Amino acid sequence: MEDQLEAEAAAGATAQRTAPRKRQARGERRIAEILTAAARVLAAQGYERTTTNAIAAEAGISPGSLYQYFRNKDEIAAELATTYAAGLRAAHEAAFDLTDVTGLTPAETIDRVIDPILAFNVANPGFKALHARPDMPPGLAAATRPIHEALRGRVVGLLETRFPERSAVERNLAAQLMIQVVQAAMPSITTADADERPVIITEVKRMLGAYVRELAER
Amino acid sequence: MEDQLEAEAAAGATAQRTAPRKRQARGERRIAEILTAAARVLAAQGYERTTTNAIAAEAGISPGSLYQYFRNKDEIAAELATTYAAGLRAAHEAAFDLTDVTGLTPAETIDRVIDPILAFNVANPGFKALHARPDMPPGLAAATRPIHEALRGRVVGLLETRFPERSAVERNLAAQLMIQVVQAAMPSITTADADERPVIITEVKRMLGAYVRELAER
Amino acid sequence: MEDQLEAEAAAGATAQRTAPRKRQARGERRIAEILTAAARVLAAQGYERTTTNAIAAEAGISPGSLYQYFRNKDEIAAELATTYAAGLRAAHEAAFDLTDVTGLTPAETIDRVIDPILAFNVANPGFKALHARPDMPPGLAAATRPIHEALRGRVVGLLETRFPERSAVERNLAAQLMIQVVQAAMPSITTADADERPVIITEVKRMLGAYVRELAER
Amino acid sequence: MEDQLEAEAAAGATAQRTAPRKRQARGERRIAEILTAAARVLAAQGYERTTTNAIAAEAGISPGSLYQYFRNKDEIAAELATTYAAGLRAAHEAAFDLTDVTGLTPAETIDRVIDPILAFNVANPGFKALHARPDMPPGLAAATRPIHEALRGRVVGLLETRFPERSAVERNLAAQLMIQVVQAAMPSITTADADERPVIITEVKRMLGAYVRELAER
DNA sequence: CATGAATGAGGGTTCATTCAT
DNA sequence: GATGAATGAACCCTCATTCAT
Repeated sequence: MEDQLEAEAAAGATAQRTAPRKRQARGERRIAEILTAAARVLAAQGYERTTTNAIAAEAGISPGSLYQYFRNKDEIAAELATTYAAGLRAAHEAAFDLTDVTGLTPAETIDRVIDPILAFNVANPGFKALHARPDMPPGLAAATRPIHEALRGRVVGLLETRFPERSAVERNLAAQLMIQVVQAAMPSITTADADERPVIITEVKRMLGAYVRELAER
Repeated sequence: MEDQLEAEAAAGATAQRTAPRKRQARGERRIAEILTAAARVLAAQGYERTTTNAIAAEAGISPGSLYQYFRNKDEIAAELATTYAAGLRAAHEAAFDLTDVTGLTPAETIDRVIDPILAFNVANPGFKALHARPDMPPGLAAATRPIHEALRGRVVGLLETRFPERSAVERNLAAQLMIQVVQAAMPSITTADADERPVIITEVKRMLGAYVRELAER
Repeated sequence: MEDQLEAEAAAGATAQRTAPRKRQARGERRIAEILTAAARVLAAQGYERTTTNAIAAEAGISPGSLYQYFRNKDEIAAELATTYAAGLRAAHEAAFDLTDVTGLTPAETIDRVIDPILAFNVANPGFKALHARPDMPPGLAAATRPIHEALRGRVVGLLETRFPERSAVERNLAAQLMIQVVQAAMPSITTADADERPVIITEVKRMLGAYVRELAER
Repeated sequence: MEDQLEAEAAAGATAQRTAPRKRQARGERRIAEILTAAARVLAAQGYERTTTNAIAAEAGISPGSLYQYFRNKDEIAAELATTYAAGLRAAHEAAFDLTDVTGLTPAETIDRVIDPILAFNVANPGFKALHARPDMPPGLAAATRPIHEALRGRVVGLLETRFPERSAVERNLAAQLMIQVVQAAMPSITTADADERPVIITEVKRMLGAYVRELAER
């Protein structure tokens, strides 16, 4: 699981730099290590109670070393959020093609949308600490925007192809609400025992399915 | 608005002590003042960024006096949560009688459930800071349980009368999910402009309505 | 010596607040204690190497207590500088009346100007750390301006009455230079043994005397 | 250890090693690069705020490499001070011959002494950061002594030829004071606009001239 | 020798909590 | 009870110095 995230993080980071030389290779790995460590601490403690010292300890480095790679605590959160946003978008795009969902039933479509999100959340427990409530410290709010935008963009896109007859306002509202539902149910899902989990997931999907049907018949 | 909460707080607390002497009366008033002050600060800053000094200042007392009435910060939150739970339950019970909702359409029932919750959230902006995500400090998580239980109890009760054919597990799950939906949409609602708000509320109700219909037809 | 400064500091501070109640009395004393402690540390270490922890330790209080009275390190320096400026100005004004130096010889005038400055520097060893070079940390530069202005104002005023025929530019320049001379010689003076000190002082006064004579004959 | 350090520093600067192999030649160049880099940073930031990392960056080398050539930050300052002392002495000796100033007027003599010092300060902006106040870190105080000695030696020598009738104590005192005056005025001079500068310089020279005259007539 | 990542002590500052008055 | 100054651990961050590569 961690390797998975590490791989994602590394992928997300190197994707932006064209020619990583060997010199930078270790640096990139360190950055990835720090980010995964930060993710673990964030998952366990939440943002405010996450300490840079704790991140460093979790990463197995000294406090000072953090600052070789990040200017401050917020920047760690910001970069992690960016990484998450990229990873989630990638997972989503791998799961289905926005432009071709014509053959799918509504239930299937929902599966395609939800399942990668759920998988991503389970695989990246730090994600939810950054996809968060509006009482965030000011600096962090901006940092986590990429995540929101990545999600909203996908869902709005889907609604556009499925419900061209609805207004943009309606679609935006529906997208926002659906995302909030999934987000709200997420802690229950990730916390639940493995055998309880599918039950909850099914229930969330039922709610979304019913809502989408309502949207179609409106 | 604040008087309202203060009244509630006092009511909830004094209800248990039969013969409060003057000494205690003043103490109760102080407790209520502290709690309303805490609510204001919590609403503005969120739990982690709420300072005991700030609460004391907002209450117009000295930091030391806080600790005459509360053992620590978490206990303030816990007692406020209890107060909120009582207030919300009272508001709910005033709005409708669980044992007699036979004449209501599903949509009407949802209104009866949701509207007091919304009103309560708008009137008590500190509420949401305590009705919160699971990355809370450990002590607080337990403290806020009364709120969850108060809500869950009402909704489960309602579902029992409406859907006696569903299993207890199903009803619990449905109640939890419905509450989470409302909770998730709450920030959007309380933050929204006055003219945007009804639109969002309608949308949330549509989702719940659709879900309940699905539950009935299942 | 320290008591002296403490008295001055207290005097300088209370002078601005109209009705210090008893409650504030201890606070004022603490402020004075902190300022004298800061002065001692500054005298020994200079500004940059002066630690807030060291100031607190020197004042016999905990680090956190500093911040009950001062927002940050710079503010301590600023308030100390203001106190010094007031104290020096007071000492100066006590020593001679600007508007009536007519009867004095040039040498006597110089004595009247210099002696209080020297006494003040000897009595307040922290003074020189704040009356300082232009490579100061940015925040401090503004904080120490009161000291410069207090001195410059006095000397310029004196030159105006003595040398009305000189231009304002010339007087400003002369004042600045004379102050710099005294400032430059100050470490030698305060560091010197008690028996060496008068020799150095005499020499400084000779230089200033010669310069003033030159200014008159120019 | 410090004596040792001092000796090494002196040795390192002067060309005492007869057959420098290429290895050493490159080392000497590196040392020079580091010292000029240090000078630039010192000029801009002052000693305390000068970072070894900043010096290394300015020199275009890695932080670790600094420590190949210097044991610590203070040693860099010490060696730079030695270099400056040598440079200033050389400039001074080039400007006039101590043993033959017989034909010069007092004013001309002062020009000969001052002008190279001013020129040196303008040309070497890092100089003043090391020719500095006595609140220096302990290690640095010793390190910068060469500069003081170089200057003092020259001026004392000059006073010896000009004022053989004055006692050694008087000459030493006068030399110290005159140097301090120039040092004190230096920031004003180097900071001033190009058109203001001569005015200040003239004023300083006037003061020194008046003082020297006083010394002669004493 | 060079590199630059790593170190960790220490700096300024905050804040929940205590305690003398 | 009330006050508010005092406490001190802990936070975020810097930087002189070291060390593996």
